[in-house]
Amino acid sequence: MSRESSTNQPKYLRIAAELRAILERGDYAPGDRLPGENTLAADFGVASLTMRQALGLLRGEGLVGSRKGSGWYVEDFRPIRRRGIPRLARDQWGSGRTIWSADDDRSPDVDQVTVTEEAAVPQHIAEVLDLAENETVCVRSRRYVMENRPVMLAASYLPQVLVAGSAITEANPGPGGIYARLADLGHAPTRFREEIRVRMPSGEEVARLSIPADRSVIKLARTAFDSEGRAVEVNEMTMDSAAYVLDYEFDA
Amino acid sequence: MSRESSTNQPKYLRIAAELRAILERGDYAPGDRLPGENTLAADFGVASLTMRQALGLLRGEGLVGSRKGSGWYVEDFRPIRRRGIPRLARDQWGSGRTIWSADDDRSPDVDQVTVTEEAAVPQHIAEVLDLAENETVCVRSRRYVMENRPVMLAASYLPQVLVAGSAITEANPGPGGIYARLADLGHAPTRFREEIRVRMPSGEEVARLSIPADRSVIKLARTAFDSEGRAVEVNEMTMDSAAYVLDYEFDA
DNA sequence: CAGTGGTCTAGACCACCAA
DNA sequence: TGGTGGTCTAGACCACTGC
Repeated sequence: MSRESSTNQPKYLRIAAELRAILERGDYAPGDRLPGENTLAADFGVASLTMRQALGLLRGEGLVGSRKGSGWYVEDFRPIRRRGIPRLARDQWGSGRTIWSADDDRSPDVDQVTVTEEAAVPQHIAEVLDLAENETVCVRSRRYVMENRPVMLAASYLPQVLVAGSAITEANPGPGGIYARLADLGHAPTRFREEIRVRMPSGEEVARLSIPADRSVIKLARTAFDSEGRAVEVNEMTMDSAAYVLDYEFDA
Repeated sequence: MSRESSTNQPKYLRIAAELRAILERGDYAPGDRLPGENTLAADFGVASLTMRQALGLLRGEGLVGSRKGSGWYVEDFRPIRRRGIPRLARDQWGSGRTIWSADDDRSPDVDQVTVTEEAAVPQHIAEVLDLAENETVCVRSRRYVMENRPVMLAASYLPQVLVAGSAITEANPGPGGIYARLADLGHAPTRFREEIRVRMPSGEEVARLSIPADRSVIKLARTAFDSEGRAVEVNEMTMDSAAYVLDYEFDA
């Protein structure tokens, strides 16, 4: 029968909900391999494509992952907590309890580091940095990997005229990072804006982050302003949406 | 030929990228109807299911939408900008330029308002509010609709013992909202924590937000602390991820 | 080499929409 | 009533994994 069950929900949604409940009940341990999709399809009495549709939803959610030629596995990755406003006084608030559990203290590996001067600047970056016609930018690009899993891509854009000759144009910007170097140049960042949105990944992002095409990414654009209100850096980050919890604390 | 094109990308990714480029070039105006999926499939030389897979990616992204029995349309919704830290001094920074364009000044309609006392409190809420065994909470639930499109669900949880007898337990909490009433009760919020993560929607969220099952949602949990560091409210929001740009500004 | 997930096809039936 | 999107099926071929 292709009759939908009582609630009139499509099969793949019903099956996804059922599987989600099974996983959250803990029938499988993190890292465990699930039965193959053909076995599952037979168990649930649906075609394997329908089964895949349900599994795809859970994968988009980060609950399970698939390895081609191998099988489906229960995801065991603990999300990373990213503190957006790190400088505020340490909180004893509410005994530090948070809504979602996530790790704070792991530090990621960084690879795929490139520093280049670019003439072709994305329009939205050029506008925020208030670039003149044909002005070039210094682009610092890198990838963050946590426990062998790529979790974030980041690209910093700085006006080339501002940073030319400084260590910012080198792969290693020295102690304190590029913000310390900007301070040396008289443009210490004093204010930040972070803008967050969620999108589906591009083909390149799918490849570099090793995520499935149906997993969304968080785009976080951080603009740094110096004391005169000039935008001196735009850092555009692209995160695996299942890998992060973003955290902002502030006073009323 | 089912041979993949030069870059070895699957057809549906290549087609999605091609369509995305067409849309961003502006060949179709916002609100325009696209050719039907069978027509598109013939144009691109693929099966209609493959075409649907590509269209589904763009829909997850919020670029297009589909209406059953009618067709595919170019989405014309302008994202909403939500300022997370509204109280900081107005910014003249960078002439107020932002990375992504989004509207600031529309105000949404609110419906589906309920205020109830609940004994069954989700575990993660109970922990943050530091509830005793069997303690109940006041739950204020509502839905935000912008231009006839549901964009956010929100549910506030407050300890019932704290708010019993106050206007907080009524549908209309009076001028200044519940934060003013909390202040009246001697528990004015002085500090906030916002935690953000991205998930696939539940069946209920799909229904209440009228979003496709493959569109992710932003879960934003806002915890309010009073001057003694007590968590007095948790507001759990669920947003259509394509409808919002989140914005945080703060000093270094 | 057998089994697995990933992609793709052709075609079916349904619910919904618009004329 | 004809066209549209939404769901579902059965089956094909491929690339990859692990024995």
